[in-house]
Amino acid sequence: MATIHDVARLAGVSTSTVSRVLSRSRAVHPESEAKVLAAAEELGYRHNAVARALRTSRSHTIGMLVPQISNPFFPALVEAVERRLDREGLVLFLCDSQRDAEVEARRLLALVDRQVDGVIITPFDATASVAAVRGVLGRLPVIQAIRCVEGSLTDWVGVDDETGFRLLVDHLVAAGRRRLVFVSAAPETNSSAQRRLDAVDAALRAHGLTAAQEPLLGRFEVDWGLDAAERVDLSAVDGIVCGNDAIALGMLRGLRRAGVSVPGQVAVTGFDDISYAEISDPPLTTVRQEWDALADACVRLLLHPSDDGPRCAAIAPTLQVRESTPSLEAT
Amino acid sequence: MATIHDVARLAGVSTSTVSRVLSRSRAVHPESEAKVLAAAEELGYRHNAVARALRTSRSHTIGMLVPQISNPFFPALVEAVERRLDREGLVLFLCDSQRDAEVEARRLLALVDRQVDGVIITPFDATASVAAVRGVLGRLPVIQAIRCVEGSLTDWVGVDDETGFRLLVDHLVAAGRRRLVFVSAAPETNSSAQRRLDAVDAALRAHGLTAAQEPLLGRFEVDWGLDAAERVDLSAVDGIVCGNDAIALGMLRGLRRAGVSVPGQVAVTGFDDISYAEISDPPLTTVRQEWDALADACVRLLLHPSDDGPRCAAIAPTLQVRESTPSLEAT
DNA sequence: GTGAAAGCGCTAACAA
DNA sequence: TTGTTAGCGCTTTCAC
Repeated sequence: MATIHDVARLAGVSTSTVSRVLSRSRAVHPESEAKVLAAAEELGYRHNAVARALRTSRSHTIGMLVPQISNPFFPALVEAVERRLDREGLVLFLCDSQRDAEVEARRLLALVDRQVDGVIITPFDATASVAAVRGVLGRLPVIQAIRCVEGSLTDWVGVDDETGFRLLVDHLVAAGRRRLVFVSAAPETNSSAQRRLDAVDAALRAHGLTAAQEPLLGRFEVDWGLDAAERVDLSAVDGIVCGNDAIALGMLRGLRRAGVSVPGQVAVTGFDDISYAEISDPPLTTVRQEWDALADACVRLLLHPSDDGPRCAAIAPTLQVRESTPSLEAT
Repeated sequence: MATIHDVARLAGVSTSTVSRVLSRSRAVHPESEAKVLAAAEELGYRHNAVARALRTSRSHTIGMLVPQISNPFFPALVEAVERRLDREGLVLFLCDSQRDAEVEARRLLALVDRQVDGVIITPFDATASVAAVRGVLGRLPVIQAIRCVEGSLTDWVGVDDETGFRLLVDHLVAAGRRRLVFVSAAPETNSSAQRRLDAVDAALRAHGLTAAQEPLLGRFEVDWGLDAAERVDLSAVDGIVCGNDAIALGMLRGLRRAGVSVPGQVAVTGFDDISYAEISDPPLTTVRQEWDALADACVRLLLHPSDDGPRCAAIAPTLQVRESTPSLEAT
């Protein structure tokens, strides 16, 4: 590979001049500039990003760490963040922590070791991930996305669960459903699960309602939705609010298997609007994440750190009505 | 951050000795080793991977570039590759080319510039991606996964489509379905589409069958399956072989909307076994990718380049029978 | 087994 | 505006 020296020699200037031209760091005589550009072109010169990073301590790279890329929630976020960073001339390197604290810590260090300019992490567990996050604090800008570990260590960007569930509950109530149950994940070590539980409580209270059945709390997964379908008290419930789309999709499948009509007998709602929400049967009423707004907030907070303690950006999702809830005219 | 010099000073040895201990590159007196380790520990020393990469031209990092991570096919592959690389002490940095040749080329260069030790790429288009792949050829090990560009430029790892569709067609025929139609993607610029078209042809021929209807060729997407549902000649067809699961899922939805019973009136098969194949209604009979075997082959070829021209590794998938095809007893 | 010294490719004072 | 020079933090001859 051609180096800056080769270019300098061919252009008949010093390496500094080449560097200045190539990194536009300072004005250079147009003539020299032209010679440098021509020489670089001729040699097929490419910046050595590693050398540059060593020298400047900046890599123009942002690391992102998600717990499990096969969770269909994350790809949409990753794509939005990537597009957003592209506009800043930054490239995104994505890593997967495999929902394992040890892997998560290693990946995080690997990213830091390679001098990424910042990290966006979705910690997989509110307590098990604390050490990993702590381990890189202060060494580079870090923000947490979607979930967060205990103790508000960093800025956080996530979903405005309160608004989301209020939209959903409002919609169900407007459709005449008031006997609701919440099926979600156990809040123990997942910050989203806790927030969503609170959000549904608040939304019910706003209508002067109480839950028709104690919340069914398992995991944010299809299988749990499937299981939970058998635990819903169908004699007491006419609306099932699920903690996310995966649960709702499993629920839909479980209800169908049991011969329960949706939304006739019971309405079902999801949360996130992952791609399969649209083609489930019936298509799922849910709340759509504003991926671009989430990505925007992530990048903004990451690139403009503040000293005034951790900031939060909760992005409100929007209602996406489909056929798993009754249409309003029908009531 | 502590550097190797700090460690050397504290340990009372030279930087070379520290380097040798920390990179296990040569035997060092046990006593010096202990001192170095203690000093490193005390200072919280961490390797500067950038400096090391500059010096050695190795980054212990592999780049992977997929066309669109939100295509549910890729996360499973990415996860398998990541786990596999982990075992080699390599970290995977994933990039997304957004199905755009220009972005793809830039990402590829970004990866190369950062001196990754190898790249696994799924080119998004058989012709539009040629330039990007060519541009990095010879600069580092490159393999193509799943799809490939024209002209067999590099090693390739992918799915054994022939075996896959043979399994599916055998299964349909065994279930008494012989009036089959293939619904897939137009083969123009997608190497998988071409191979799958050929594979289905071969599978039909092996049974002395001809297609009940000309193949319906669109895109590898849910929407196309939905559209195609209206174009299937239901009077002539009793089995619909789809080019991938996304199409099949759309097809299922389209057929249900049209009141067609599956598999009673018509059977439907997919290809890939993405996670939602299991919870569609009815659950989709498909062919399951052997993700670990695919990942294994990717890593093996990448890490052991050969000079004898491009190699191919086609990994056979396995049949996954669910309810979108008749059970064999029923026939 | 160990240390001194050179240098990976680049940028940024500093001096001219 | 340009060149000289020193180093970013590390590895690796080479000499001892």
